[in-house]
Amino acid sequence: MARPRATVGSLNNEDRKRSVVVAGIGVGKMGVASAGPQKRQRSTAMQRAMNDESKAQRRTQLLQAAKDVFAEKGYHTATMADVARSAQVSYGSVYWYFDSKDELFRALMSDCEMALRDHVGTALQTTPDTGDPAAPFRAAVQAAFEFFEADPPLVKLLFRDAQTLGRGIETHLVGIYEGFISDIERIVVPAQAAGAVIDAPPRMVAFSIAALVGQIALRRSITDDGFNAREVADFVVDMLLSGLRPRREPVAWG
Amino acid sequence: MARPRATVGSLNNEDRKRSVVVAGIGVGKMGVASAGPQKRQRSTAMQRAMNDESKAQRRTQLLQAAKDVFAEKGYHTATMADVARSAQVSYGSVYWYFDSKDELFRALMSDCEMALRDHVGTALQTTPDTGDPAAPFRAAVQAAFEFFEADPPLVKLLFRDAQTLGRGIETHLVGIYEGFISDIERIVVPAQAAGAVIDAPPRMVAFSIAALVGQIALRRSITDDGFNAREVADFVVDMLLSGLRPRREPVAWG
DNA sequence: CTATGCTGACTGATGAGTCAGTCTAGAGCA
DNA sequence: TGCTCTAGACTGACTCATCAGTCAGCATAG
Repeated sequence: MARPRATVGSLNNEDRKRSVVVAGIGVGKMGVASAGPQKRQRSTAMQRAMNDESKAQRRTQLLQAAKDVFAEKGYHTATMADVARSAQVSYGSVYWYFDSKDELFRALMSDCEMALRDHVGTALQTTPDTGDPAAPFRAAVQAAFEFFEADPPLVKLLFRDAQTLGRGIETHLVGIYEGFISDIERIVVPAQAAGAVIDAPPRMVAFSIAALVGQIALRRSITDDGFNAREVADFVVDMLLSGLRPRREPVAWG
Repeated sequence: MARPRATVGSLNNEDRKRSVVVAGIGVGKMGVASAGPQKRQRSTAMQRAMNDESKAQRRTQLLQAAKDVFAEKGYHTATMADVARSAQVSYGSVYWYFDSKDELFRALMSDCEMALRDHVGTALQTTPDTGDPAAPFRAAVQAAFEFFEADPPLVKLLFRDAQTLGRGIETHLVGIYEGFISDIERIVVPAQAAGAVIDAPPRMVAFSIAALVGQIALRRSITDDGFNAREVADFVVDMLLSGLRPRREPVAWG
């Protein structure tokens, strides 16, 4: 960050015509043409990020604002001005930290994805190893739903907007899923080896789980189903493991 | 259709300034200012739709083009000019049949949704009533995947773009899903009553099924998993009914 | 003839990205 | 401690490209 702004494809400064704009709302002698350029008015001086730490902090502040804005409006409808406003930073400042809207969005997605994978990974590692091969699976799904419940904008970004930025074509397949799916696949494969999971193609199984968890989380980020994260996770895990056919010990609902 | 164009908020015709534009690429005496308005040049005369039948046909032609364009580029990136070009129709003609980009998209979504529900509904009705309560379910999922396989752009529209047009906020919840979900719910409820399906909230069960089918179809519309629609449908149905736990009679994979 | 399907150049609005200019944190110095 | 100086963080008015939507005019089926 804090790179010198590249002057790519810019016009000669001499070529730029400067038109007169008078500050203020609806006032000013608009009739007076070609007056000298007016004094710039700075509104409120923003505390400047000078060291690496505060720069990282400002970057985070921008990412947080971007998350809210993108989640609310969607990538295309949200504007950089919205992000700047939400972050309480000037328009130009956003471009000090991110080269483009596209880069900002990618950085945001990347952050969100890492945060999710970190959270689930940690939950997985802190789960005690009972003999049950389903235990890590249940722990992972629970961790995911808890994480999603705490951060609805993140869910919208990850499962609604991820696919909108199609890098032209679907090179990256179905958006940000892939890393997440790979994580799940790493749980599925040993479970299959242990005979605890049917012998279907592991990536298809993993994708199905990711899709189900993602879509349900997305729905929950929009509507209130009246259940908490743990209950939903239990439903999903039970359904995935045992299917919709009735069992001996029914799960309680309602 | 074929409504007289509403003159909403238009300028007085007298007010419009007409600048000189000379047809052709890069030629023309640009120096000659304020020449009279040039003759309009029509490129190729398009067969005109005069009766209701051919008008409906033209409308369908536009919807088909719109489907391809929206599926390829996504709602926001696709332009009305793209649609016109793809339909081999002039820019203005699109607005003869649809009032706005938004209306075009909605009409398209509505068409796609109806087509899907029709297809699945028909499959459901033509399925012989064996005693198996799972049979209609299997038939419906199979029909859906077959339908999706035959029309990848439709899948992208339905499961990728449906959510992007947020009517401002999520009034219509998770896009076009809802009708589809209700159809599924109508299969789930009697199955629950018959004791064939666990006693979870029927809408949550229905949503889970819809999400799974939709997301897998979306993935299949982008990547080739090497399976055909029937195989995928079997996998989904088996997983949904019996879960991922190994069974007596394993399904064949690979 | 003429109603109306059709055409495409034009307009206005919007928004990403630029950049000349402003200002301050903190280094260097006395 | 107080002062100057400057790199570089920050600002927002501006430019330019893009695109949805308009409309005056063209042309043909009936």
